[in-house]
Amino acid sequence: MYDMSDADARTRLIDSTRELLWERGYAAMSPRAIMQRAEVGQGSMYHHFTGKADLAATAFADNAERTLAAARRSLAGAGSARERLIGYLNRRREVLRGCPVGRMAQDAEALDTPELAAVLRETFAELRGLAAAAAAEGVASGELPEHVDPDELAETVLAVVQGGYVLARAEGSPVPFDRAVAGAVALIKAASC
Amino acid sequence: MYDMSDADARTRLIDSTRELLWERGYAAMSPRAIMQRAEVGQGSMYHHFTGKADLAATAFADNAERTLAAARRSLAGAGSARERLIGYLNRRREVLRGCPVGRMAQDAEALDTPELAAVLRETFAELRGLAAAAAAEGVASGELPEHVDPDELAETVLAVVQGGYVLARAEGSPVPFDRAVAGAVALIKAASC
DNA sequence: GTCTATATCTCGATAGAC
DNA sequence: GTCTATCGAGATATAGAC
Repeated sequence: MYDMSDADARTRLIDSTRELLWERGYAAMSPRAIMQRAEVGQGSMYHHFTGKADLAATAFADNAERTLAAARRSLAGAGSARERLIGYLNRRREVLRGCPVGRMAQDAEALDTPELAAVLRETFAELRGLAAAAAAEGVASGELPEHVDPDELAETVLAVVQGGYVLARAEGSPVPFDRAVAGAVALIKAASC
Repeated sequence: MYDMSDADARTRLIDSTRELLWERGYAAMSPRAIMQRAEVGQGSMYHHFTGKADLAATAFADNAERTLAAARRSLAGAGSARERLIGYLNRRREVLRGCPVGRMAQDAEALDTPELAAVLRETFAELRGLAAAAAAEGVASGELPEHVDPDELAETVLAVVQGGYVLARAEGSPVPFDRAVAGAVALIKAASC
C-alpha cells in the first residue's frame, strides 16, 4: 500500500480515496473509511473537498491518468505495431485488484454521477484510440492481415483485458487472466499467417 | 421488468432480489429496496429468509442458473463446434444491463460472502468447461487450427464477452460490445485460414 | 405468515469553536 | 486547517402482537 505518512492532509485524502475507489468502488466507499485510512479528521476532509463526490472525482481522475500513462507506454511506445498490441496484452498487472477504471463501469451509483461517468467514458475513449492507432498501423505496414478492422481488433484487445480481470477476480486467481491473454495473442499471431 | 403480481411473497422476494443484484450488486442492495420492489412487508421477508445474505444467495444461484442455461443453448447446442463458439459470442444480450454473474466479481462484499463467491466460481467453471469442450471439438475436427489451445481460446471467448459488457456500460452504449465481439469472430475466422 | 414498533449502527453532511 | 457536536436518514435487523 502507498505510504502516506509524509504527505499533507489533502494528498493523503486523495491517495486513500484512490485506493478505496479501486478496492470497493464509489457506492461502497464511505467518507468515514476515507478519513480513517488517510488518518485525517472530518473537519479537514470537508475543508479540502465539498463532499464525497468531489473527492471521488479528483481521485478517480488521478487513477485514470495513471492507467492511461501505463497504456501509452505499451501502445505508443517502442516496437512494431503488432508487438505493441501484444505488449499491452502481456503487460504486468495487479490482476486480482482489477482495473481501477473498468471497475467503475460496474458501479451504478458512479455511472449516475456525471463527473465520474465522464472520466470513465473519456478514459476508455483514449485507450480505444491508442489501441486502434496501433492496429491501423499494423494493417498499413502489413504486420496484420489486410482484412482486419483496426477498430474491431482494438476493442477486442481492450475487452480481453477487462474481461480477464473479471474472470480472475471471480476465480480468486490470476490464471484466467493469463489464459485469456495467451489465447488472444495466439489468435493475433495465427491470423497474421 | 418481471411481473410479480401473481406470485407468492417468497417468489416475489427472490425475483426482486435477482433484479437488484443484477442492477446494483450485493453491497448496494438494501433489504428495504428488496421489500419495496417485491411489495412485501418486513415481517414476511424475515419469515422466509434469515436475512439479506440468505436471500441474496438464493437469488444469485437463480440468476446463475439462468445464465448457464442460455450459455448451454449456444455452446452445447446444434451446429459445428466453431459455429457454436461464434454463436455464443454473437448471442443476443441485454448488453447495458451487464452480466448478472460477472457483475458480482466486481463487488468486494460479495466476494467476501462465501456462499456468493462459491456460486460465482462454480458458474464460471461450468461456462469455461462448455466453451473449452467446444474449442477442443473444433480442434479435433480440424475446424480450428491444430496449434490452438482449447482452454486458452475458451477463456479468451469468455473474456471478450465479460470485457465487452464493461466497455459498453462505460460508454453507455452497446456498440463497444458488438465491436469487441466482431473483432473476436474475425480473428477466429482468420486464424482458421 | 404478516404486521408494527423499536433498536443500534452507519451514512454523509453541517455548524461553530479554536 | 482541524476539532467536536449534532443531525436526519437509511441499513439491517429483533420482538411481539395478530
